[in-house]
Amino acid sequence: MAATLKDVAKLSGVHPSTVSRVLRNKENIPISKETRERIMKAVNELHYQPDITARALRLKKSNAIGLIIPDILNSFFAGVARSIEKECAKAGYTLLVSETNENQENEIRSVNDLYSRGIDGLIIAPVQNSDQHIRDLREKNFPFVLIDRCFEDIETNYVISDNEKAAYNAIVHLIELGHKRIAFLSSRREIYPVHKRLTGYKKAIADFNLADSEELIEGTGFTFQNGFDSTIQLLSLPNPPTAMLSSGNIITIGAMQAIIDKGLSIPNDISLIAFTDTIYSPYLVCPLTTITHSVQKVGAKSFEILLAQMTTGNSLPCSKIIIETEFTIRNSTKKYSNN
Amino acid sequence: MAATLKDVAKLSGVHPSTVSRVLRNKENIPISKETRERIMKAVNELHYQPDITARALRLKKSNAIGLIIPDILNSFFAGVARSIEKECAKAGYTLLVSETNENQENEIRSVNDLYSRGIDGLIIAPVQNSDQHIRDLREKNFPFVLIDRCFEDIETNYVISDNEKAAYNAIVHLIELGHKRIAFLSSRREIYPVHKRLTGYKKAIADFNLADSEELIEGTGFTFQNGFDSTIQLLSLPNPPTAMLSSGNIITIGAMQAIIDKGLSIPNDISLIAFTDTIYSPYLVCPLTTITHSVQKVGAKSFEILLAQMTTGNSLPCSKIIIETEFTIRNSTKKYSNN
DNA sequence: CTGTTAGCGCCTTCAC
DNA sequence: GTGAAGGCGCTAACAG
Repeated sequence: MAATLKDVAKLSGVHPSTVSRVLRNKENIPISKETRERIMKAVNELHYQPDITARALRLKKSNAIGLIIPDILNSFFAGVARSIEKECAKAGYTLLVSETNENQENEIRSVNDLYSRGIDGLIIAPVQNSDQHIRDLREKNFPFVLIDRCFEDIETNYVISDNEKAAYNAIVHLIELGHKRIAFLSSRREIYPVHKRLTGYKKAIADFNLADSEELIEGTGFTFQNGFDSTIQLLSLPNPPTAMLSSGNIITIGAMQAIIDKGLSIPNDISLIAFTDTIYSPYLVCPLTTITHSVQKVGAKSFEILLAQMTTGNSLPCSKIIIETEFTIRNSTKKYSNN
Repeated sequence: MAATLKDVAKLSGVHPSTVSRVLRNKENIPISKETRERIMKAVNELHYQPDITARALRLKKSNAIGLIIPDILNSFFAGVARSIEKECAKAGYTLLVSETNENQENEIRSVNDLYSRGIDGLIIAPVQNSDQHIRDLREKNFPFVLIDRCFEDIETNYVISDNEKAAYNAIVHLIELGHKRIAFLSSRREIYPVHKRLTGYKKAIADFNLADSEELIEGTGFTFQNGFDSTIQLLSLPNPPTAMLSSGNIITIGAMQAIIDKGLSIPNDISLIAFTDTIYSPYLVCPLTTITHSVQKVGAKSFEILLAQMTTGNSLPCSKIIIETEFTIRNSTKKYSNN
């Protein structure tokens, strides 16, 4: 049975509220040195730790925020989590991380649960299969920030990156290398960034007057198997692509396995550009040309916005931040040669 | 301002306790159909969500557990987190994840904070620079389970794997391939599993009468840079190793960079075995021979033990589980040839 | 400088 | 079948 304020008060022969005052350490409230010492002694003796939730109930402020990510195994989200954790520690907040495994039910459960636990704010990378729970948050005027993914028709704070431009530039790079059959390995297209990447892809294809064939766009999921299956599909085309842009971390690995299984090699048979860079990217069978954006920036910026909203009662106009992407050219892209 | 029980009660013209009864949905407590419906209507109208922390304060049970991991970017810990999250969802618990970035201060803060937030139990992969906070948990008779790492002189529940045996077998594998100069790329040796791996390494070296040179044991940290620096050191030896066992995920990547920088190749110049397998292991410059253990098993087992302790008031004797490791041979290990 | 009082939102026991 | 009372642990406002 953990010690409470009352226990400390009894042991030091003082009223609970006095103990509370000492522990809260208010500058302007004067307390005799002697009682303070007596109380601190009792605190140590009993190993007293305040019940933060009881305090939060009273103060209507928990000093905790939630982070909901779809995929903890994706190093982008893991990196963002670490980055936000750091910011939280600096600002005296506790970060409670929850992962949804790209499952909408899980996300709704997590949002409601964290909300009901009295957190002060929320950072979410949403699954985007539904949005009512996000609208509810908005209606309750609860402070939250979306990261990586946002909803075009809901007014929220968000921190994303310019996926359309990044995809466009990647495709232009491939076109400049002489490629004409360029595939887009997609994941779930309802996800805002994937949707945008596809838009950028199509725009580049159109701008450079390449044949616009739907058969070069494949994929609907996030898993290794999704990436594998879609790539097999693409490579089995009568007129297969000579280059491709992969829209995800894990599906890229699936794509690599498919390329190996087909007896092909990167970049000799097919050039590959991938969203997103990981620590492994330079050390893969073929070091990958990648597009990425700074997890530090996403983490720091999203927390900064959330903190501002929390401290102003969510009264600030919505912040919409777009983080620049970086393009890292390695060995997985090379000039098209019709050998 | 979120709606409370009182608001719902007022709107439905009934006493708060009645609302509570309806919401708790006790079978044995009879409530007229009519009031129940009136109350449910009010609940929906007000978008009422119970305050879980207030309930927890009253019930002394929060239905949440904490998970503290040192490195969210390490796919082993991330995988364990996902696995535990799944178990929690099944059992009606909320999982609150916290990462410490291998920092002892952060861990102590997280333990205390989560504890003070009234969680029912804790799963920890400890940093192991200090242990007083772990002893405190034990003294408070608070339910917790250690994973991946444990303390030899503290009696706790834990789920680990047989690192000594795994390392021993890996070294034997290398010896059987004809290697005689085998290095151990270490990370922090105070960590229980690293310590055990080193023991297994030394035992194999001794059992097979190889020269036992301390210069072949390098490394004290977890980072890419640590792995890189130590490997450079090893490869710069007058009589460099022809094989090595790496004790960590990220340091292995650092080692690969060092090997590349030295103009050497795996496995022609040096054979490499790594703890732990990741989704990238088969697709690296040289597909890695790895040792791993199931994240599902660690997650499921640790939660199972914790649940048992939580539901019995932490009265069960400590469970000490050792998960079997798996050895996956790929291309990074080959016969020693003195060319 | 310190004690008293009240109440955050919830649930359980005891009335009726 | 439902209302009233009390209290989980804490803190702020008000006394004195």
